Amino acid sequence: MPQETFFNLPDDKRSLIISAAMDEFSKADYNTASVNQICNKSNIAKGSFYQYFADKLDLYVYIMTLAIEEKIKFFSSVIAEFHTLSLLEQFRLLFLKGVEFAKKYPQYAALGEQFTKENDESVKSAVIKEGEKQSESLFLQMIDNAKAKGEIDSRVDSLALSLLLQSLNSIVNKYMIDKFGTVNYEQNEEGINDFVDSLLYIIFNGIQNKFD
Amino acid sequence: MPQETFFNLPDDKRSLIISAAMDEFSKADYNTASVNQICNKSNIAKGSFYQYFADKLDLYVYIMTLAIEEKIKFFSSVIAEFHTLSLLEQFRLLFLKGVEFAKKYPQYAALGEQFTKENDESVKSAVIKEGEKQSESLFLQMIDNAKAKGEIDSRVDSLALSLLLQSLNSIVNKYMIDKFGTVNYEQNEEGINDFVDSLLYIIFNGIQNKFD
DNA sequence: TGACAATGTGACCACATGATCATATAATAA
DNA sequence: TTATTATATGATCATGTGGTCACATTGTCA
Repeated sequence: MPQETFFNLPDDKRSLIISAAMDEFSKADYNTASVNQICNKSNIAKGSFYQYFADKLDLYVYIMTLAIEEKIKFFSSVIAEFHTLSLLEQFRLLFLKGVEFAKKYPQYAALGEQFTKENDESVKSAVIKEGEKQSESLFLQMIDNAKAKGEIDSRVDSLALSLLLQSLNSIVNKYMIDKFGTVNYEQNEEGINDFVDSLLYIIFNGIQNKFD
Repeated sequence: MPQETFFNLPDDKRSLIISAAMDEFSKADYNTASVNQICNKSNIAKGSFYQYFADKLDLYVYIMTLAIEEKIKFFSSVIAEFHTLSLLEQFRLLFLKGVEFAKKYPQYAALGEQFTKENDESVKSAVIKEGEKQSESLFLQMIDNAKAKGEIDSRVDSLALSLLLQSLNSIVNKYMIDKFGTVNYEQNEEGINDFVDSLLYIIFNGIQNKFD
């Protein structure tokens, strides 16, 4: 956690530092991201930085915590209305909400995308203080719940499905890169929604021609 | 491409350099991977390194070329017998062959896994001289072919399915990390095969309970 | 043997990194 | 005003980076 000094800072200065850090950490992995660059971008002296943060990792964990908190807050409303929906509607809502989140907070989304690429295990485990892995268990919970209700074919492997669903986010990113050359949730909103539906169609109905 | 000097080297020395480089580039991204470390590991002087390679990128592209060549050679036999197989059998063979490849050449597989994480666009495009993207077009080809034969439900979006299939490789990796804590194709070969079948089951049949 | 080319070598360069610290400045309180 | 505390600063440190280069070593042919 940052020092008290950091939180005593005027709001604009503090948020300038935060956004500079988010910018840096979303463009490069932890090792490549540069404290110097963050200082330059936010116009603070090197010495000041180390008065606010114990070290680089301290800042990184703090930034990631902000992103995770924001994401949880954003998704909490979705989870609340889950019990009224079918499994397809649940998944659909979840992914569309994910797209919406990335559109509203592209910086946070890029941060998460970068985090999935992170190689340094000690850095990863410093961020995961049970914060991140919950998305996996959320899927497993939904799956088992739906299985109990008979919504899912019992022959489906829960773990396989869970991992498949987790990867759908980055698949949507790849789709955008393939289509527009860059990750941009602003343009072609409709196309993205259709693509999400295409993916869910495959997962729910399979690809095999039924001849029925 | 490396200098002629490099290829004049005694075989054991040359392959020592190659394996040292593969080791380094499979453990860290391009930026973090260190020329110094590669020199130390392979017991050559810094000066020698730069007599063999124009620069760091020259070596990296060379190493990746080796990996891609090996992979193509490994998979060529598979493609040859495709026409005798159904789509499910084709996919199944493709992924099991992928698992086999990763087991036989874990270094190459790790190299590829690392490459997918690469941030530096100039480094990526230096490797992709149309060499890499072919896996995507292979899937698209298979899909359209199967659609023409009526094997695939025509409502399935080809691009969505293609991207889904591309991600299955890393999903298998995630499965192993989830199960064994590390990417290791040696142990539990049977379990991995079963998992591949679970994934293919979902993709072919969907998850929805049919009540039929 | 001597001459010439091919290889090997590690000190060295400029630069960037994360982090430190003595000092300067500002803010507050007596 | 003075004393005290909180904050800002950038030169400096040790270390690592990719890359260079003058020189030493080796191999080859006459």
